[in-house]
Parts: sequence; C-alpha cells; structure tokens
Amino acid sequence: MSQHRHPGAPGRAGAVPALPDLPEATVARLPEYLRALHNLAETGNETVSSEGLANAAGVNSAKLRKDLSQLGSYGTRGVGYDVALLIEQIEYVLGLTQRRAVALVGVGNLGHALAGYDGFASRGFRIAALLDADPGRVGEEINGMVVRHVDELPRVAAEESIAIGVIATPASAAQRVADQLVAVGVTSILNFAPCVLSVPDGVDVRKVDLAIELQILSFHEHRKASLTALPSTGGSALTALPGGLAVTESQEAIGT
Amino acid sequence: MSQHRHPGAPGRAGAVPALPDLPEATVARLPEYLRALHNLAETGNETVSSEGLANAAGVNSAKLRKDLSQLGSYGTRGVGYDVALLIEQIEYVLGLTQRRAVALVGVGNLGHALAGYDGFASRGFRIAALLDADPGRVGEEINGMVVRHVDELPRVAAEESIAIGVIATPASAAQRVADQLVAVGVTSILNFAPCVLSVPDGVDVRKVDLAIELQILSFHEHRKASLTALPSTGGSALTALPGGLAVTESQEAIGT
DNA sequence: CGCGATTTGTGCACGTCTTCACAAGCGCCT
DNA sequence: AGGCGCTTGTGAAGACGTGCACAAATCGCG
Ligand SMILES: NC(=O)c1ccc[n+]([C@@H]2O[C@H](COP(=O)([O-])OP(=O)(O)OC[C@H]3O[C@@H](n4cnc5c(N)ncnc54)[C@H](O)[C@@H]3O)[C@@H](O)[C@H]2O)c1
Ligand SMILES: NC(=O)c1ccc[n+]([C@@H]2O[C@H](COP(=O)([O-])OP(=O)(O)OC[C@H]3O[C@@H](n4cnc5c(N)ncnc54)[C@H](O)[C@@H]3O)[C@@H](O)[C@H]2O)c1
Repeated sequence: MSQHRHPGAPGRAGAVPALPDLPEATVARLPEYLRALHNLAETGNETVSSEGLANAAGVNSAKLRKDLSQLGSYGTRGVGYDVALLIEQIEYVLGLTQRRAVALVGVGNLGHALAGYDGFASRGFRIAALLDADPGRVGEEINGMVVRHVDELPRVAAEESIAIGVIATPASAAQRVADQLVAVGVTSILNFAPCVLSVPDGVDVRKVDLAIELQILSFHEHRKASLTALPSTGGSALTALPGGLAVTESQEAIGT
Repeated sequence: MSQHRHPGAPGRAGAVPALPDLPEATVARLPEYLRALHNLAETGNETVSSEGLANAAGVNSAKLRKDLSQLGSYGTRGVGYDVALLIEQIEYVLGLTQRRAVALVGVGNLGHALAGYDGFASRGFRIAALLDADPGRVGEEINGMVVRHVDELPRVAAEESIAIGVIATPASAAQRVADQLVAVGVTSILNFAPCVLSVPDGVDVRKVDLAIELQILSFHEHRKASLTALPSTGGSALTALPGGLAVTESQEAIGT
C-alpha cells in the first residue's frame, strides 16, 4: 500500500508521521523485544534475524516481523535487523528517549520493594518521589530518597514533571490517590491495588494484580486436573457444585 | 508424575467434573468479577444485575453476560444474578474450592513484600514455602514462616502439594529455578523476573513485568504528547525517525 | 390472571490479532 | 556477473474477541 521507504535511502525523511497508531497488541510486545535486544547487544550481537529475536522474546517470528514492520522497515533481507538501530527505534517509539519521572504513592510493604528496585532506572524510568499518607512514614529514607507526605503532591509535581503515577496503597485509598494524581496533571497510572479506578478520558490506567494472575493459573491447574481424570466417567460426577445446581448441559459436545 | 491430592476429599480422587473450555479472555476476567462480587456481598447485596456487576468490574455489561453464560446460566431474567451463588460458581470454575499451596522462590526485595502480602490468603492461596539460595537468608523468619534453602525443594514438594511456583529471583537464576520447580512436579509458574522461561508442554507460565507496564504507559504518554504538540508541522522533532541516523538528539522537550 | 417493567442470554456483524505461506530483496560465493 | 541461499515484509485466511440490539423469560402489581 502506497510507497514504502527503503532503510538505506537517504533524504526521504519527513513524509511519514512519526507515530503511526500501533495496534495495542504490538505496543505490549515492544518492551519485550527491547529487553531481548539489550541482552543480545550485551552479548556482542550486531544483527539478529526475526527468528532469533522472536525466540529470545518468546513469540512467533511472523508476528515479530509484522510488529516491527509497523514502525517502518528496519530490517535487511537476507541479513536481519541491526540490533543497535532497532533498540533506538523501539526506545524512540516507546518514548524512552527521555527518562520519565515516576511518583510512587504508598510506601508500605510493596512500595518499599518498588522503591528499592533497580529495574526502574535501567529501563528508562526514574523514581522522582515517594509519597505516603502515614505521618510515621513521612521522612523515612529509602534508597537515598525521602518519603514525603502525599498532600505535597502538587508541590512535587511542580518541581518535577511527573509522567507516571504508581499506586501502591490499600484498595480503599486508591481511588482517592488516583484523583489526586489526575488533579496534578498525571495522565498515566500504574495501579497495584485490587480495585477498579475511574479516571477522566485521556488518562491511561494499567493494573497489576497478583491475585488475578494466581487465579488464572489456578483455573488452568483445575482444568489440567480434570483432564487427567478418567474420561470414561462421562459427565457423571457433576455433583460438586454448590447451591444445588449443576453445570450439566452447558456444552453438549463434552458429554458421552 | 504428580498424583493429585484432594485434601479432605478422600476416596474421590479423580472424580473431577469436566470443565467447559472457556475462552482465555473470559478466564482472565473471572477473577475481576469475583473480586467485585465479594465487595458486593460484603455490602449486603443479595443480587446484582449484569449492569451493576459490569460497572463494579469495569467492563461492558454484554461482555459480562456473555462471560457468565459460558459457565452455565445462573442469572434470573428480570432480577439479575445471585451474588453468593455466583461467587461459588466462579470460585469453583477457577479451582479455588481448595486452597492452593504456593511456593515462593527468591526472598529478596520483592519476595519479602510478597511473603508479607495478605492478599494471598484472602483470595484462595496459601504460601506453603519460602525458598532462597542465599545461605544468609535461609533460616530467616518472615511472617511466621522460615526461609528454607532452594535445594530443599524436592522435600518441600513432598511435604506439601505445591500447586503454583512463584519466581522472584534475579533473571539470571529464573530459568534454573523454573527447571527445579518443573522437576518437582509444579505445572504453574508465576514469574516476576524479566526474562523468558522455557518449560515443557503442559506447564503454564505467567509473567508480571513492572517495567513492561511502565513502558506501555510511556508509549501512550509519548503518543498523547505528539498529538497535542503538532497538528500541522511536518519537520519537528517528531519526524526524526527515518534514515537510520541518531534519533536521540532531537528529543529534548516533548513533555510539558 | 394478565400486563408492563426489567433483565438475561445470544445471534450477528464488525474489528483485532495471529499465523501461514511466499514473492521480493539482499549479500555472498564462485 | 550471475546464481543461490537466506531473510524480510505482507496478503490472505481464519481464529478470536467485542458490543449492539432484541427476543425470551421472569417478577411484581393491579
Ligand atoms: N505486598 C504485596 O506483595 C502486594 C502484591 C500485590 C498487590 N498488592 C497491593 O498493593 C497495595 C499495597 O500493598 P502493601 O502490602 O504494600 O500494603 P501496606 O499496607 O503495607 O502499604 C500501604 C501503604 O499505603 C499508605 N497509604 C494508605 N493510604 C494512603 C493514601 N491515601 N495516600 C498515600 N499513601 C497511603 C499506607 O500508609 C502504607 O504505607 C495493596 O492494595 C495490595 O493489595 C500488594
Ligand atoms: N523489587 C521489585 O520491586 C521488583 C519489581 C518487578 C520485578 N522485580 C524482579 O523480581 C526479581 C527479584 O527482585 P528483587 O528486587 O527482590 O531482587 P533481590 O536481589 O532483592 O532478591 C533476589 C533474591 O533471590 C535469591 N536468589 C538468587 N538466586 C537464587 C536461586 N537460584 N534460587 C533461589 N533464590 C535465589 C537471592 O538470594 C535474593 O534473596 C528480579 O528479577 C527483579 O527484576 C522486582
């Protein structure tokens, strides 16, 4: 469709929008590619094939090529992708060419771990502030940073240009904290509290919920266990369902 | 091979009802519904409409109805869903009727936070073992549990029927730990280390990577900034991609 | 007892994502 | 230079997921 630019061709810059809207699924995989690429770069690789990179990132190679093709062609047929160039490409698209400031709200059990995590710094982020509501926690020093009171958020936001807010408070406080973050202009939130946040349009929220992950795994355990059970019973023992109801006829195909 | 034990269900081992194979997307949402339902139950609600529950879970109501219909019809037209019954239903499907034992490997920064997290217990899981490779950490007591050496994993697995392994070690050790977990019969792994694990067929791995979440948010920040920045310009910093030249310099002030 | 209000369950159409398969492009070797 | 093997980029097809819109079912009430 339309003209496509050749990687080596000089002077064709400017004809194409810098940030095409990538499919969400692609965006979600780019960080994985980036991590794999950094590994490859550290081990001295100059180029990598889609097959090799796909392997390192744990995805299908056709998918990887299609993903990369979304951000413009940067591979060389017969050779592969230039590792360093691709890193710059992806970092640019992800907006990592500037180190983004993160405000961490809720310095409890989990917050301590996050504050001490060096994976922030090495992957393009900088913890710019630690905030908590507990007066007993305010003033505490963690990893060279002092915990400030959450009500200082407006002042903190004025000092630093906070790009992302991380919520690690109990669920009961999360919505309030989110509101405070939004109020000072934060438009991206990572939420560790197990609850739904409601935010205005234009604000992105992503959620990490450990229990959900475990429960998904639990489902698959359950399913695997039911498969190992003898198939000969054929829909007999559906008694375990509480409430006096049974799942009996949900899928005809399963029965004998 | 791992014989599956049902604690408290003697003589009936293997009599597991067949599970309809739910779409993955549905499975991933069930825990969210479950959490919302527990909230509703605590606030005294006996029934809930698909609209109400969808709201509480942050999803579309048609999607919710379709999800619930996958596990058999348990709503009453004109009324809604029985909260308590639906909770039992979902917990059954997710395999939460038995409390699953979790082994946590890597009791460092993050591992400590996880070990002290009460969200495990309240959502159907039980930390059955804390394991670490550092002799200096072995013997330490956290939250009433003693850290044991990771080489004791086989013994631990023999004592408890470990359903899920959680990896919170550095990435460099993660694959080795995964192998050890698989070797003792664990078929579900939650991995916090930023790396791809390779495991045999039949073993499920889910990954939680904080940096990936932040980078996805960063992308959207970048995109939002580029939308507000230039409605009509063609040659500003945003078009600096092509040509394979350094992209880095052209990025100084995207924020604000 | 019937009727209207309410809410579920689902057929259908649409959009997104994945995967295969292969032509086109590239470098290397002869 | 030309051919050969390797790799990318992408068309097409199908799988999967989503949301609308509405018939069917149920309840409450007069
Ligand atoms: N600990 C874990 O491993 C873990 C794992 C997954 C999810 N979570 C979730 O993360 C959140 C935090 O967990 P935790 O174990 O660290 O809890 P915690 O109680 O140890 O820490 C919560 C912190 O938030 C602070 N806080 C409370 N209200 C606040 C407010 N309005 N503004 C600012 N700070 C406030 C508290 O003072 C406390 O320091 C919880 O929602 C929990 O469910 C925790
Ligand atoms: N700290 C965070 O907030 C955070 C957030 C996201 C991801 N992570 C990831 O989680 C992992 C752990 O992070 P951390 O900050 O707790 O690191 P850490 O270094 O504090 O802890 C790692 C622990 O693993 C133990 N360990 C090392 N090799 C082991 C082995 N072979 N078997 C058993 N235990 C072993 C170490 O002794 C140490 O106690 C890392 O991969 C990190 O990237 C951490």
